[in-house]
Amino acid sequence: MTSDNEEPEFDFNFLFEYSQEEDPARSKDAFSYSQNASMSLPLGVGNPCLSSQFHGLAPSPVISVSSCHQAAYGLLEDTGVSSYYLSPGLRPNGGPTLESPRIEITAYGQLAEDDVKESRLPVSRQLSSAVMLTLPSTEGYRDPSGLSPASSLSSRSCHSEASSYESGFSYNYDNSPATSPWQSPCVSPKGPSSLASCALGGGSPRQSPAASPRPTSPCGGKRKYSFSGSGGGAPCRRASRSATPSPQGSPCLGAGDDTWPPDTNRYTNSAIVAAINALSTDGAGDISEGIPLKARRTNQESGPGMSLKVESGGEELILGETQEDYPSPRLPFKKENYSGGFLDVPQYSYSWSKPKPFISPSLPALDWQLPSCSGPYNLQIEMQPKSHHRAHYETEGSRGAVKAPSGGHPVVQLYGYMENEPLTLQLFIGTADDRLLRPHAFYQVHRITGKTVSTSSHEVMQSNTKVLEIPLLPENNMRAIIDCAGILKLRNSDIELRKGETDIGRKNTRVRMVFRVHIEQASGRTVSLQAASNPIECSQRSAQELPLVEKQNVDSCVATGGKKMLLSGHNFLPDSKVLFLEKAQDGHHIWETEAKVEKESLKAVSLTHTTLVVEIPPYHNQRISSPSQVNFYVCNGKRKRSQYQRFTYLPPNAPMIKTEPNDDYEPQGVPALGLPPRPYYGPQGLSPMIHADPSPCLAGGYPACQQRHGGAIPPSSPGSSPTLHDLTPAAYPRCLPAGRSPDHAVPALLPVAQAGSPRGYTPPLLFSAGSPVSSAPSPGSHPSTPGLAPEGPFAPPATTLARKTSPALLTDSATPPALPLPVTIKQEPQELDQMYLDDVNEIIRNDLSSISVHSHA
DNA sequence: TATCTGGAACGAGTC
DNA sequence: ACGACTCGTTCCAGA
Repeated sequence: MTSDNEEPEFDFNFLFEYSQEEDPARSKDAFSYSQNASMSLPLGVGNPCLSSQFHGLAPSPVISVSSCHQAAYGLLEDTGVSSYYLSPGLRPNGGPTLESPRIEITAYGQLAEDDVKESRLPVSRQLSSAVMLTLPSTEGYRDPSGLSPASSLSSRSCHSEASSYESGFSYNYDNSPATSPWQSPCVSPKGPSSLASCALGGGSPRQSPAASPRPTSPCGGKRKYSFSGSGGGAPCRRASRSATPSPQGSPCLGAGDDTWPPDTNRYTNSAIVAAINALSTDGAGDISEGIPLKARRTNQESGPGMSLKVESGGEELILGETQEDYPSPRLPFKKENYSGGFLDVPQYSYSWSKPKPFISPSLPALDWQLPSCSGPYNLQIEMQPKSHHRAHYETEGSRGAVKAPSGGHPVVQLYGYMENEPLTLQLFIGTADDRLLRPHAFYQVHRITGKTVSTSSHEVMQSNTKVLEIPLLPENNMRAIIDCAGILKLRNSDIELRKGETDIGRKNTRVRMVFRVHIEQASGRTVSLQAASNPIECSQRSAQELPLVEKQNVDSCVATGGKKMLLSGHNFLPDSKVLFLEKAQDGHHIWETEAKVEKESLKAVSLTHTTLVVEIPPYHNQRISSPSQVNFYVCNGKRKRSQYQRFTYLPPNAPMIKTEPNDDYEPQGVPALGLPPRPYYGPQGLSPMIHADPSPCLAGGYPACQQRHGGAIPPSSPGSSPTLHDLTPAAYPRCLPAGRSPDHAVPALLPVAQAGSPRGYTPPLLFSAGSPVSSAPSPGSHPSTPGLAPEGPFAPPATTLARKTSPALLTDSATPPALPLPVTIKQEPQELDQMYLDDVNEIIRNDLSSISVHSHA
């Protein structure tokens, strides 16, 4: 391969370096944080959360957090949640970092920072006032590295024109000027140009052999019957058929849709968010990671198109690319020019002589973890999407909108909002693994239009993630039917070649629909809520073959076993096996046994939905004195396993722990089985989430939240899950003190370099403490989480339910640092096909060893 | 005709 | 080394 393979190492090296040494230049200019001050925050040296999640760059929003369940968080609210928010400004080692001032977003030449900061208008309106903001080019849809010139001589280049995805992606060749598409006539910021140039020549740098270590596209001659057998053959031929339902033409993702409510800001919101992202997310890795100046971009993720003019007040890090690639950066904003204009991003300087006015990101980046409810507000997915939705490739036509099990479409509603201002519901495709929820690298939301689509929407790019913006109108009771969202699959080869991308596409086919809404309150604060759907299996093959456990009616049993457990899910076969296992912290299997399956119990509830009854096997240790967490999975054969489901063995004679269902979702067609536990969703079976110790929060948290909604919250019902807590596994940071669940296995896995992600992994907000998880990731399990601190300033993990009442993200520049929230350790995915992951882990371990050596060298 | 869908072929990679 | 298997991606064809 190419240097891509070394990417993680590169990034991590920087990360480690910074965590080990002080940068005088930085510290001296640090806003006001001193080493000590930083250390006092719950993100100390060695804290994996900090290093991995807050390695980002300084500009971090000052965010206060409120809880919709005061009681549950009362004790925690004074410890520093805000610290988390501020933490991005912290150095990985918790030391001083770049200034972490309040950042004001100011439209270039338009909005004064005060306008934004002090506006009392609802977000939508407020943002609308920034209409004049020039918007980001959507040209950069695909991450630069993703579109590596190397990627494939195939269809890719030709696709660009036809595919909304391609055309929208950005090319961020951060540090590879030589291969930068920006220098290529093919990579014009403008879609059309790009098209033209591409068409012109196969000689485009994008196809440069030098930069193209691997032609991967099957089009590159794989198919004997493919068009001319040349790389672009098939794709080009099928270009017209390519996924470009958007009438606007993909090159301009943001191109609006005429049905968009006139009073709903169409672009500004996204533009600002994008800009914010550039600040808080994309840039995150820049400074702290010490990326060479030349390689730095102010908006790595969003690509050239997304930049926000801010008052950096300091010397700017001028990124040639930005300058050069956008000769006419400040075009007036209008939808037709959506791809033409852009917002300048604050140019960070490593040394500020003084605190300077800053543009503050007021909205969270896509990979920040947000709660689904806060105060009176509650964002709910009333109708969950089907568990399977075959995503379409760029080379295919759309495969339609994601549907609900009933045949309808997912429905999302915001409760507790009584204003008359329309809001914007954002939708993007997120991951469904056990890690923090974040935009999925291999899938993008795809806008569906047509007669059958009743919901208007428009696309915008936020970082490298396509976001669908859907109006939430008061007249519709703040309810939206999501019939306008499909899912686009990006070629693994494209994404994996992205600089810094370490996620693996293979078998990483589960996603979640992630909905967000930002509510501007009278106080000037913005409440950001997020709800993620149940996991959706997107591959044709997996959907047809992999067993999927959606429900289990029992989640615990005394160690003696013998109890019957009803499983509900998909692809259960007569010869399906159910295996229980326990893993050690290092991932090794401690115990595994096959449960007795009552074959005669196999019943097809619907075409694909089946139920199965198994007899819970006795635990290997009948004398346990405390609950023991194990997992089980359904196996249809070699490599055809469901994700892990968690199960708890209780000490004999111990009272049963009734686990609150954290997902009220009842799949259509499945009778109320009273299946409480929620499966561990995640690609290929992720690690189980360990239920936290039963605590007061468990019982009180969620209800409290709902109560606050008063009558606004409808009773939960099947199919209408008030728990958008599907963020579940992924939503919680893995920052718990190690040893929480010593008996729980925590295999390291997925070599996902959040730190080095080209998409800019933003420090996740440590909201609730929903602590379904409790084990600490094994050191080295993740490149970005080296040296997990065994102990931390974190509050004890709350409970699963507590998560439901997690405070929302409030953005308020005026609000002082806030409150601490219980933080939990998020477990690493446990199984992405364990064999496969085991291999990956080995590789990671090796890499880490190597990195470690380098960083200490 | 264009789009949506289900199915399956092809080929690279893995076992 | 080789064949079987797995899986991503593309193409076909019917609705």
